[in-house]
Amino acid sequence: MNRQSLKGHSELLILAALAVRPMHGYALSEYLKGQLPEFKFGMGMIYPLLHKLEQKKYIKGEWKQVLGADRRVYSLTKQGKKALQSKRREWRAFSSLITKAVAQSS
Amino acid sequence: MNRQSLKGHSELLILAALAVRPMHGYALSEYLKGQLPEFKFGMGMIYPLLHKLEQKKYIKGEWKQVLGADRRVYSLTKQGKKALQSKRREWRAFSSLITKAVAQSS
DNA sequence: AGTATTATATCGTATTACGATATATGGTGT
DNA sequence: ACACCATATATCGTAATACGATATAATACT
Repeated sequence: MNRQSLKGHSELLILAALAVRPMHGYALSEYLKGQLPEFKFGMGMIYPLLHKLEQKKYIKGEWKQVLGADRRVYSLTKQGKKALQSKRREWRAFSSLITKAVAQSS
Repeated sequence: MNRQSLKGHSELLILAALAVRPMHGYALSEYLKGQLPEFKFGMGMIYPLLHKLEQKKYIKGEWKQVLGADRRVYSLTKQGKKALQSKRREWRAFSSLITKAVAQSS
């Protein structure tokens, strides 16, 4: 899949994933790779996005003991849940627009 | 609509528009604004993209007299038609993946 | 002990959308 | 004739973003 096609939608994917369950960065990457094997979701994308989402207060990270090791586990805030709903709506509007625009006339 | 959400899909939109009918840059911009008022499609995006698509041989530009003025009219090449079909397929695959990934479980 | 996997983090680069700007021409109004 | 505006082509710079590369360290496996 195109390197660029994900652009602008990765925040939505991360919020949707964290809505399923709180996760730390590495687990999130594995989860997304499992859900969408067509994309990369390397650490170079995940961590900066998590930090950005935390700055925006959409998620909050907490150091927790997971299997005997310190892991930074991220979960949605109230604002994050709202943002997710709004981004979901935006996605649906966007995708239906593009689908209509590229629909084959013949 | 988000500034970035279009990323990676503008080539598809331009190819789809030129499949409807050959157009010059300005007319293409007006056409796309009419189809998708939510986005900008300023000249700073259209012309570089047209040049890029011409370099890729997906479209070809020809100087033509349109209403008494020289206009650079672009039309799809054979390769461009193939590329459009492939990009259409990619879009459908991409959008169904994302839609599935962000589907509300509750 | 040594290697692989897990895990967090940052940097640099390429791509892309898009605003700003330059420039020129045709049409319309006065 | 002149001003003004819409049309038209083009380029530049900037910001946002995905992502590869790299650094570092702890845990698990052999």
